Amino acid sequence: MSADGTAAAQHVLQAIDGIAPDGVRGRERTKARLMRAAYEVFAEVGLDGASVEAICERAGFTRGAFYSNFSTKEELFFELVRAVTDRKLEAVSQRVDGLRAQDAALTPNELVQSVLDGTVEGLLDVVLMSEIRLRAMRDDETARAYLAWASSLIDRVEGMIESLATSYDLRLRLPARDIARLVLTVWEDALITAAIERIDDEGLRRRAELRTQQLALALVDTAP
Amino acid sequence: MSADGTAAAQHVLQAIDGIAPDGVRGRERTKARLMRAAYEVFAEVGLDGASVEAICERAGFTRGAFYSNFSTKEELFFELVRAVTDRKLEAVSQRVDGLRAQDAALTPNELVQSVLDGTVEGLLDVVLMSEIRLRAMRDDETARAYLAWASSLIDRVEGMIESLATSYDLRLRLPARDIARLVLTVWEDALITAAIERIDDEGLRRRAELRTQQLALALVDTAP
DNA sequence: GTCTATAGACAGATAGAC
DNA sequence: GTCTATCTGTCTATAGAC
Repeated sequence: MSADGTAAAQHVLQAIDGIAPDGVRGRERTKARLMRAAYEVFAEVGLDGASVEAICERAGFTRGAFYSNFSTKEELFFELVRAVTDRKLEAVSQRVDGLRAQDAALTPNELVQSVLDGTVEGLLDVVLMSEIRLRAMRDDETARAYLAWASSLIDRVEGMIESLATSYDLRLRLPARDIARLVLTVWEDALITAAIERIDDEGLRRRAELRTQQLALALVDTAP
Repeated sequence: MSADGTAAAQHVLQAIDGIAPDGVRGRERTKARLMRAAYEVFAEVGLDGASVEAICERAGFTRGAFYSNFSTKEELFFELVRAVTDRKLEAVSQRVDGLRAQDAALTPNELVQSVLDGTVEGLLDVVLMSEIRLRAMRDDETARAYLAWASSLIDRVEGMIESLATSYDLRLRLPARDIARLVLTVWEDALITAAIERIDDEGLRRRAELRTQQLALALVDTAP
């Protein structure tokens, strides 16, 4: 399941990004489409509220296709969680590495934004992540996966903050790791609140940027 | 429904606090017990996962009692949300007023903790609030209620922070309202993470206190 | 003795799994 | 497409409070 799961995740990344997985045929393609459909339906009506029927209808298949690819709705959910978290993690890592390569002439604010931008696709992601956290509170397997992912994410952001502090000779008012946690927390909270306020995807990001920027300014002293 | 709803909420507060509502008989008592049971069951298996049957079983009634008191599971959920948010808001308000009365000789950290302590009963609250937020992302009525409550809560904390800043002659590195939002966000996030890490109610609070304390220290300069 | 809350059975609907 | 399980919401008879 692990090797297969990873492969499937790759294809879902493509599917989610709107790129039809051309090299992939038949089974894999069906799987990716089912996951993409599930991603949308879960975000709309929740994990419990989503019927297998609704997922299949959205994907343009019948239930037969579903049970041929997944043994249960839960299994699909886990693969989906993995695909989404992998994508976010990958996006952040790439940005971190990218800005390490070019010794950027950007302001710290722009850097933070540019890195965190990679963690959001839009409203669907916000809802799905909330669903995952909620499930993690009740289900041990989800909890383990979530904690591992979250700590990886903090690692990356922490690394970025340390890089920044060194490059720009900044004095941090808290340890880099704590700032990383704070930044991610504020970012996520801004997105959640914006989602509840029914702000569109564009405003969503602007709001989150504003809040995070503000926090960053308050937590950093420029060296004399 | 509004007057009745408020009355029922009062009784649920008692029921939730473990105090049997003695003066109340029959109908009101049944309602309070059903809400207390629902509170627990919702936290355990989620709003969707909770069957009316399960709630009634927990409360020691049959479904007849349920439908005699609520027209639907949703109605019960809304009354419950109202009772829980009212209780939190009330608790915070009381603490804020309390520490305004006595010109406290506490440290700012102790004050923040003492105020925020009122917002948590334990793990159940954390789970239920997450459930409410998630629902608010999809349901307009829940969204309105949640936003109104959240802004009231920020108001109170903002007021407290302003009081503190004046009394202790503190220089805030951000506007009081933004600090209030930050403090509440960090507090909630710490609770959520602790819940996912399966930390007990005691540790839950300690963790949240630590994080919030740290944030407060970083955002406040003591005047020279 | 009346009135209301509760119990428990019942029917219609829908979901998951094969 | 079928089969089974489960859940909701209704309905009626009863038990108990005032």
